[in-house]
Amino acid sequence: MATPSISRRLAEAAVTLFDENGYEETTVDDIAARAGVSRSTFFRYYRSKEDAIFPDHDALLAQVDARLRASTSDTALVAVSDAVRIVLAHYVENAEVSLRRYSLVRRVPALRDREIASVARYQRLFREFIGKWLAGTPDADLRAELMAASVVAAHNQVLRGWLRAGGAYDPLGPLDRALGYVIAAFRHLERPEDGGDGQVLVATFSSSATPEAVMDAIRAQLGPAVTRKPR
Amino acid sequence: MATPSISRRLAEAAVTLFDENGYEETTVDDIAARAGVSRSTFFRYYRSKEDAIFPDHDALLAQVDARLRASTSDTALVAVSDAVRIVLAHYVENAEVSLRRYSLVRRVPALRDREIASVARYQRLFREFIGKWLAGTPDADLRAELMAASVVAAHNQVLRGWLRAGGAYDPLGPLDRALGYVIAAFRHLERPEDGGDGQVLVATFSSSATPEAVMDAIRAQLGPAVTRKPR
DNA sequence: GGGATCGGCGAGACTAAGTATCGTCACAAA
DNA sequence: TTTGTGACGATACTTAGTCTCGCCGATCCC
Repeated sequence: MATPSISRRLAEAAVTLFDENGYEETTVDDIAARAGVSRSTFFRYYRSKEDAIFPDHDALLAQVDARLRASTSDTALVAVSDAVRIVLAHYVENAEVSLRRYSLVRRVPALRDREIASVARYQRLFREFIGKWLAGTPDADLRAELMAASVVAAHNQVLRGWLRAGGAYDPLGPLDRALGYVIAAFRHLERPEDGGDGQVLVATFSSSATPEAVMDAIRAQLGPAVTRKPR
Repeated sequence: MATPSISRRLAEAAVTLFDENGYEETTVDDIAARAGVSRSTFFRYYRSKEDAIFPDHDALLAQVDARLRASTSDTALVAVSDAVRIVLAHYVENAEVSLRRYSLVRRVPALRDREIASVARYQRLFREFIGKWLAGTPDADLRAELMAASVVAAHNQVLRGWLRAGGAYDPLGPLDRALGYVIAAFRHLERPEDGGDGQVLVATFSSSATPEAVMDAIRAQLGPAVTRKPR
């Protein structure tokens, strides 16, 4: 078989050694030695020791950003749901790595803080996107902040549940349910006087679907639902 | 006048030097020297270089914890509001320090991450408290997570606005308004029967699903929800 | 009053993360 | 063959953070 890339060898060595000997007890020299490269090379691939645990993080953030940018105001909620789904799906697709990393992050404070800082970067993306979406409406900044925080919290809640369960089920359904909660909560903020039936339809698609296709589909599904609405 | 405590002298020296020469450029030796003590003494008072910027943080966290613990289920919402107010009031009472720290934290990534990690600890307190409060109700964990995130986000939004304005007004009013937003949003989630609102439909499907299948799924979920609706 | 005790401080050594520099070697282009 | 280029290794350096030890002044006990 082909030799894995140095980057992968380093990440693999890091996780293994952290598992076996603990995070603080493992030096960068150890990691490099196990990967068969020099210390210099380690720092060429990862900016820091912590970085070796979160290798695919920047790419995921870029995916979320791309998904949000590829949407108009009309499809904002769909874009948000989709973006969150992308993140969770990434964890699910790399379940073993996610689970190992989770058990590690849970008991190493430095890694926990690092993880939290990463989550904040996602939240920032969502906040800016939602802020632009709501721009001009009352309390746009506040609502963007609240909604972004809630969306991220919903994701984390579902993700943690899935991780604690050892990845034993498909968390995408629970995620949609949780996002439905969020959207329902904030829908009432948009029209506080509307004591009526705030029907919410959350439709999620694969990330490869074009915004137009998403909109068409939403319109197609929502139309009958709305017309059936009483009142 | 009496000589300030070593702890205060160190914190003062740290902020001053960070301001003058930058964070990375300032070594712990510099701070200790300016405070007139040894490097050893610095680390006796602060666990790390970053800690010198957030000296009163643990105490504040303890105050929040105490306020939350000193409440029953009946007064849970009041306790939450009170606890958040304690935090914001602390910033306001030390306005000059808060403002200097803000301009510093804003441009030093390491300090930003640290701040974010601190915020997460507050959020954890709120989450646990709200979780206990809601224990036994449907989706208690999820709602606790969402509400804690929203409460903290509301606080941060108000605080940042106040800091950006140079501390020019009293932010406690805006905070109450923001908290009102949060409570209003989640009140609807608490009693889904109230006013017959809060219906949430979440439909998930892959982009490869046929329109007919999707429509059927949506009708299946939407039909009962609509027909069951009173009024 | 005199000696023992104890807590705060300074001094210095040590580990390890992260940075910077330079030399080397393989490989490709001309 | 020569020359350039890029990845890697080696090494030295700075600095954060930990640890140990010795000093010294205050306090306490007799």
